[in-house]
Amino acid sequence: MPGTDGRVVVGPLRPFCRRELQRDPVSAARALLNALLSCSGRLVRIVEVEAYEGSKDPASHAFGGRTPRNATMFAEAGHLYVYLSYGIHHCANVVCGPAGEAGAVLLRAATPVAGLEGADVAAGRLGADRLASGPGRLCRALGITRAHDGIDLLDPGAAVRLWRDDLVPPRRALCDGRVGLSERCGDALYWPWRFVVPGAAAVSRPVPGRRARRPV
DNA sequence: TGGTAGATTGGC
DNA sequence: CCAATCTACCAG
Repeated sequence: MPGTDGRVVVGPLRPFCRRELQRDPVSAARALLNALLSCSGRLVRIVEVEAYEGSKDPASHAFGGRTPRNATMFAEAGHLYVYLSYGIHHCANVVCGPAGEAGAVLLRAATPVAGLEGADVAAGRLGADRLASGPGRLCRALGITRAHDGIDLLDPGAAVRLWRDDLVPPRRALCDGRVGLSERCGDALYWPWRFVVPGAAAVSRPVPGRRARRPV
């Protein structure tokens, strides 16, 4: 399937394996690199993610227990958790981890593959490769909103779906501290839980002081 | 019941 | 550097 800018899908799309997501958030995060996400007839390839654990991760929305907003983080792995950031931007997560434990992988950046050429995608002054760069822009590019919160990404009938093709996760992902956390997260600021496909354009800049940037 | 900070982004 | 704008959480 050719993209608007020369990028392509490698081999047939098949649904992402739920089992890959039922492991701990860090393993699930690594597994999601180079996976594909579709919504509204658009398709992107995930190139930057962050892992969030439930109860022991001060940066997690689920750290303080279940609330109306974070309820989906407690759902079965493979569901979509969408929250509103700063009252404006939607951010998409893939729920992960063993049943009964809250966990999620924040999708921070993706590469356009197909369907992003429409005028409705705010192509205005952002280059095509930046359309889905950043968690807020990723959702805007795909048309994901809180209305999609709680859907099963592995359900063949779902509006948002998660796919795998023949491009597997990188053997060595770039890895460093998570972006955007408040200082009160303490130690967790430096946990190397952000993962990036090496060489991917338009991913978040590492936070100064948290920039390990070493393949792990 | 009001104040504030936040897994962000774009504009001045 | 700051505003936009909604939710969760905490102080009083």
